[in-house]
Amino acid sequence: MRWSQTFIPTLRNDPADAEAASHKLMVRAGLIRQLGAGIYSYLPIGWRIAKKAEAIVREEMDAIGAQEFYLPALHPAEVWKESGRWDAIGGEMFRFKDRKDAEMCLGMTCEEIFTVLARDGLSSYKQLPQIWYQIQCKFRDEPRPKSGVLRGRQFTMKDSYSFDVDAAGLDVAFDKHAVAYKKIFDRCGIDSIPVEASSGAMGGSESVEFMAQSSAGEDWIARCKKCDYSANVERAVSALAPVEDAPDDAAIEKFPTPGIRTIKDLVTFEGGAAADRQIKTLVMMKRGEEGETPVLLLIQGDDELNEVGAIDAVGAALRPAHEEEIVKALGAKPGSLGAVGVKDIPVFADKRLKGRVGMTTGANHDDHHVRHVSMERDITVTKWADLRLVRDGEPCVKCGAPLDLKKAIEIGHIFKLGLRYSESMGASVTDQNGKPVPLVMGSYGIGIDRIVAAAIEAHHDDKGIKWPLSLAPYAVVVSPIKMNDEAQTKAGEELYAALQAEGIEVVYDDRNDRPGAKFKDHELVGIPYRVVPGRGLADGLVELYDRRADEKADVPLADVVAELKKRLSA
RNA sequence: CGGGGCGUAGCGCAGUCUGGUUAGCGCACUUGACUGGGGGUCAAGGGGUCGAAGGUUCGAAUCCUUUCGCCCCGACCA
Repeated sequence: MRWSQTFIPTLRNDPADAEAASHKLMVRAGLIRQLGAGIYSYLPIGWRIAKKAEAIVREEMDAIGAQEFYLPALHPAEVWKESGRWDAIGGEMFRFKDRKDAEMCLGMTCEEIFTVLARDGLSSYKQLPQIWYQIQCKFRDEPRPKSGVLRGRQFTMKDSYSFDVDAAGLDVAFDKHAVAYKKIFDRCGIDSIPVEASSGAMGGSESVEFMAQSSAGEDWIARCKKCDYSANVERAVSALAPVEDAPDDAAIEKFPTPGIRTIKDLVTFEGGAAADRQIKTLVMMKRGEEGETPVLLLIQGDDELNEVGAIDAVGAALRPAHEEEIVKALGAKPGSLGAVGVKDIPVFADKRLKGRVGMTTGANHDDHHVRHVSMERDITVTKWADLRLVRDGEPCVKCGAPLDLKKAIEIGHIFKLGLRYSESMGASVTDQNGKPVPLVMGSYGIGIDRIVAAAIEAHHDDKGIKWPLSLAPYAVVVSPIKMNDEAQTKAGEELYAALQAEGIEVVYDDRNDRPGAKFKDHELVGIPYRVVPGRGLADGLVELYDRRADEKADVPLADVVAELKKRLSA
């Protein structure tokens, strides 16, 4: 390819609306352009890179025996109604009606469609196991798209689905995916961290996210500095030593706390209590069959609520209650809430509060608190659970070493779905005994766009992107210094042809610009190697520049193709 | 959905508060010349319904109303 004839619209300035490094660089290097919120066009260089990532994913999926499909992204509502997700999913699904007034949606994932294929096409255990996959456009009406392609409303995902006759088979498929994912991310130059994760509304028993540590990430992960424990903070727990309360068997005592609304205020209030001796009472509304009902969540005063932990504990979707709902439930406004004596509202308490005595909490009477509260004696706890967010440095539950909290990008997520879809949609096979058994399913996703962005997050400097060879749009750029110097352009053309003949992906920068401007572009786009026929030609030398090492070397013109072959195959 | 910010040339921005010639700057682009190892210099050019609609006014990028879009924080998130 000749640079002058390729559409590579590089920009000198960062786009004003980009924040994440990968977002800025993808726009500046001419990889993408924005069309709308969370909607991006891939330009030729960007699309080459995405296709490289797809090819790697495809190879590793094929290597575990997965078969590639291509399913529609346009779905009739019926199939989503069968699984129950038409109603379970909220505004995140793009929905509309066709000309016949039939309800439709754009696919946000493909469990339902693959399950239909499995239901119709798989009838015997002898046909199992199966792993099916596709690389396809997905649509999610994200409440808040951000960071370029990291959270888009249209994106490309590799999604795969496994079908087995039993749980042991699912475990095999799940492990195969975990191994394949590790390889995929390794090949893309991304250091991936598998973490325990929450399955969310996808359903199923177990899930593992693959995370790439990055300040541009939206998730926090907790990772043990010593052992292999790692979890999304939504799921992470720690082995924090219990707080030792002084014995206190005094009766509970209500006392006035005028104007005191926060834990912090009560710490400094005379007659108040230290934050770790307070009980924080949060009211959430639970979405159930008969509408929304309040639940109370109790955590130690200095802890933060882990909302996903709370959802897991309650077993239903939650949202923070509005003030009117709180007053209706407890008779007081936020700031004076407590669970003492509450009987008709379910109370979920963090395990760290178990057995605590001498605690202080709200009295459910505006501007009043109660002290000498004993968890066991005074509060009817429906369920003890992990409700608090772990904090940096807390001891690992496995080995006691400190946990490290880091921001990360979710680049893959694998789920053990079990019977979630096969039962609701009636997908079964006949087992060895001639009996129908529901298919045991798994589902597995990798965000192609996120691979590209995460690779940039991991490999860039102030000049631009530093592609690993596996994703580089071109391996080599040949760029003469003076386009009106016949010796240089002759050497350039010959090198261009010779590298192409070797099957090396090369771009010839034939633009009649000054070298500095061209070099800046090469480095912004991140092409791993540059060959420059210049003043050294008189001595038979060209310059070979290594973008990632940021090193230049003079190499004999006659040897440079061999040298590049060597470096590219290393 | 709540809070904040922003829409002026391909990109980055000034001008808006305090209405007033023909709307400006840098980069990019076109032409020519010089130049050529790190975003060159000089000269001459082209490109704008100032997000949209309505209103106030002799006069609106600027004031008012409505509306659309984008970004950030939060909520939410498969």
